[in-house]
Amino acid sequence: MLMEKYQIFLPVSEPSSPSGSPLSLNMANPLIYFHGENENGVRPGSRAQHVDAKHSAPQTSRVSNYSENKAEPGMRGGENNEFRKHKYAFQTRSQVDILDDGYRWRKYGQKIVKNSKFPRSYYRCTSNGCNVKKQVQRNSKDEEIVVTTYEGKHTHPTESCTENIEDILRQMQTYTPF
DNA sequence: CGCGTTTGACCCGCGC
DNA sequence: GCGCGGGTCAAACGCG
Repeated sequence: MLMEKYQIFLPVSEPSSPSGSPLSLNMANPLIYFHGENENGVRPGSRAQHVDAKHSAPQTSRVSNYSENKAEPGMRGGENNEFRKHKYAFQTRSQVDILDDGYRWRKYGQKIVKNSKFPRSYYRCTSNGCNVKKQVQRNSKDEEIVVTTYEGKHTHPTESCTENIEDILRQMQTYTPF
């Protein structure tokens, strides 16, 4: 029981849109499993509890000549890991992988993971100075379940009028006593 | 032509 | 030390 699992039902605007129109929150079935995230100072004793039940470690210090002069030189530094505090992992039951949460995402990678037969996609927020990343992976057991992992905090407002999914998740945190 | 996706290579941590 | 698995880069490509 290293991580809590919440089952939350959200109001949905469209009942079930066929795969093809990712407009607004495309949660065909708004069934969301919210995995608890470790917030700094909340639980100092169990800070090792990450959302990665099956994901990899967050790679705090990645010092090498490989990525020393990249877009965010100090981003991968150990002192700047506040960026990695905000990490949300939840599952949605949807036909489409990409659910538009109001931000623009640029895909920067795709990998075949061992457990799943579906590839995992890596996205990054295209806004300038915003280093929020997210991973989208489809569950191999139930291929309608899409696991989305947000990492980071947006430093800009949403571009569309869509509700911020992160705010929604933060509200969910507030409501839950955990 | 600008922006986003694709895709293979590269890097790194970890387990054996 | 080596191989594997996962995350990222970046050039090429595609589409509006």
